[in-house]
Amino acid sequence: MRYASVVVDVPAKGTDKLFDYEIPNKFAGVIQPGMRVIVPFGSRKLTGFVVQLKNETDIDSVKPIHSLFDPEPVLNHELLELGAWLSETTLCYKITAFQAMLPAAMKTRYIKEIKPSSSAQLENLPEEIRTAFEKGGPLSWEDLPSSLVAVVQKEIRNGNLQIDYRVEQKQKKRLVKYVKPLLPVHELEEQLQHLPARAHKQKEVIQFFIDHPNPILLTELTNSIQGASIAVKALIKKGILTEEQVEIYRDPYEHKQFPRTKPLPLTDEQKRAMEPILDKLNRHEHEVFLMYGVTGSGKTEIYLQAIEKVLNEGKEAIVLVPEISLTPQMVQRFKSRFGSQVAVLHSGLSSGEKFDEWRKIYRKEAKLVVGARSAIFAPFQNIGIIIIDEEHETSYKQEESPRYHARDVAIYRGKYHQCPVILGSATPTLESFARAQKGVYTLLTLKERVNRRPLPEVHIVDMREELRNGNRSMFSRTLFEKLTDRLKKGEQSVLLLNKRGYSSFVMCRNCGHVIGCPHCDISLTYHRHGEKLKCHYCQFETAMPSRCPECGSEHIRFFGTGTQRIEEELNRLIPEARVIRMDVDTTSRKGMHEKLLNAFGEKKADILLGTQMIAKGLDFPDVTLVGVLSADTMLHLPDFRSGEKTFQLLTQVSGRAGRHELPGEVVIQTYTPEHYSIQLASLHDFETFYRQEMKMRKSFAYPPYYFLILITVSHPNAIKAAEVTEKIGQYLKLHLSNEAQILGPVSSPIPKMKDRYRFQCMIKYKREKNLYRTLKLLFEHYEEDMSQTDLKLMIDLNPYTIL
DNA sequence: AGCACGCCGACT
DNA sequence: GTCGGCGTGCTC
Repeated sequence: MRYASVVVDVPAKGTDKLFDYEIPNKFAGVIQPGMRVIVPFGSRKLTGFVVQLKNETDIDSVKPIHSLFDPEPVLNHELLELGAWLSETTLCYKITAFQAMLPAAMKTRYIKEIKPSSSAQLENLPEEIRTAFEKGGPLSWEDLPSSLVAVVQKEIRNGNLQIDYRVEQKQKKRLVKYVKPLLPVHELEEQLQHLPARAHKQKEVIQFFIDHPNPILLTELTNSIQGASIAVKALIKKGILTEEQVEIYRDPYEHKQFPRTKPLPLTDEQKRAMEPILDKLNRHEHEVFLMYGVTGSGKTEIYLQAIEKVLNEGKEAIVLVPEISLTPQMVQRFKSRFGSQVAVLHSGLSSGEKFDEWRKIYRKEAKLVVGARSAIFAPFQNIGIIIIDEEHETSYKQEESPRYHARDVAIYRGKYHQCPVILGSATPTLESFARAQKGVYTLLTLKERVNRRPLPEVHIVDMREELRNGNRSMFSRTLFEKLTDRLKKGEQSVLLLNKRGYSSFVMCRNCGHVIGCPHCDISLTYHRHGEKLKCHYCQFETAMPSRCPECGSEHIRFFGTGTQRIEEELNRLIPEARVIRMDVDTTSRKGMHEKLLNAFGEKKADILLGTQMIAKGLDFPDVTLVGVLSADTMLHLPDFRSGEKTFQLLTQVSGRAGRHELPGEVVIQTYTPEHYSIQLASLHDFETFYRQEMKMRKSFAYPPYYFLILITVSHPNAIKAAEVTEKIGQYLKLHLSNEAQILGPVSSPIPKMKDRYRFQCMIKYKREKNLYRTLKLLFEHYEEDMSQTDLKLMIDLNPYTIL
């Protein structure tokens, strides 16, 4: 093959295509699709992904590939195709899709350096530049003092200096030096005699190797013999020792012990769920399973046993978990069962550690990856099963380009490898549950907890009642009593303040009425500027009322309280209680999260107070009370999924209480106790919630009945941004079917970002034959504007948060 | 993206 | 007549 088509490392509209390069003879047969190469591009050098080889090209002036960047392909055939599919279905650049599949450490760095050209006469160069070169090697363009820029440019023109473009990978492999003797012990003893008398250090080193003739880490040697490195160098020169560079992995779990566990006996219910999975595994067929099982029903054990079967057949497995740095227990369970076959990928690792875990997978040293969203791109060749745990978690959707959902990628890969995909959750997304109801996915249900412990009793407290009774505090009397009771018994409590988002809704403290949009079934957002209430979905806005439109009370105001204020109030009310507060402020430093949780686990505190982050994966035997301070904050966010998210959160947090011997209790404080999300969560009744919520989704044309697309337009000029958004809406009305609804334009929930004004419009559609084409044409239509006037268009297909 | 090319005003 | 400012368009 004479030519290679390359996707070049420039994420831009004009370069989002294939560039053909000639394959020089020296690389013939070496260059393969999926490899990264360094290619000349204009006057620079860039990396690019080879996507295909061919013998013909339409380009008259093809340049040759400069060099290889990887010795072997980093993307296999499947991942190359997956990248193309990703860029098509999420409307991102090809290069962006490819890069998303590799660890960030493998991104390339471009270094621009100045060096004297080969023909240059150094003595002709100006003094200041010459001295700069004498100090050492080429000068980096970035560090060049501004005083020298003009001179350097002049000398480049004169041909005395030239610019060198270098390409490097951000993260290097970690190498360590091993030293070992080249000679057998008796010859070493002989050498000892021949050394000069004053070479004490060298003698000492040789003696060391006589005693321990095995290879040793250079650093370990210098630990036992101070200053040995110079002596070692001399001995290597003499041919007595030799050194060897060995590549090592940075192992984040190096010092942790994982006692081995064996498969547990399955309950009848677990066996029944396991059967169809095993059947598909045996037939090597693809199928998506939705495993809907209450908290504690033993989903993980089913995952483990299915994986065991897959690994025994010599195949690989991917397990996605929401964010495992938060749940070390999860890693523990997999490592304990499968040992060193497990690679772990999550955001708590450094980029170097992620790189090393990736390479373990790439080299087939790991057969199972447990990781967050991006682990779905693990470079396996022979996948036997893919599992997505806590399927409903929003973190599976990437919010930057490529805006993919890990579930979609999992199903793509599952089809490719003809293997089962398991989605597991106690509170599945409506999308997945609806698909299971329709038979698109196979539903597996686990209704019983493994240890037969009952689900905790949930009390709903009406905070309006509290106010009427003169209690203006954040703590209801019920919660206060139960907290002091636990304190007396020496048991622990968890308090959750679910405060998400910055936008505040307006609520009447007297009757609990929340002011909503008459067109969207979404609460209105308070805007301090102009004292207005606005809908983030449609154009509706209204003035901030001074009295509640329902009951006429003056106790109407916007909501939003911080954990800090609650901690203060807690200290005032129960001064003897020891409180650990967990929020963004107290956990921003690395390791703090685990440290605080460990402290709580060691019973160094009575109450754990925190935001969302404490809802997941906590498992402490002495926690017998969970309090949700205000269930409403999330319920009234201007997001059609707020009911679903509230139900999920309440169900999840309820699962934190009474997991072991002691029975648990949950107190949910709310101003809207009658809301079905809260009522049904307290009854642990997902299925009724599902039916109720589906009715709402149907009548307001939301997913899963309709698909959504969110288009965000940004421009430094607010009027321009609004105008373009308006035009885009009209364009779409023209080109999409009558079935599609186009809402907006409205100001984006973050109306101004980085000095750019943002407007958005939303499309609701059922089926659109030419959807991708229409959206691509839309991009092209505004191309001129985009480059000329600094306009930016963002399209999110199936957005998760509209906030 | 980033770089060359090209056209304009300001200065030696 | 040259230097350097930024708008425009291309990169196999």
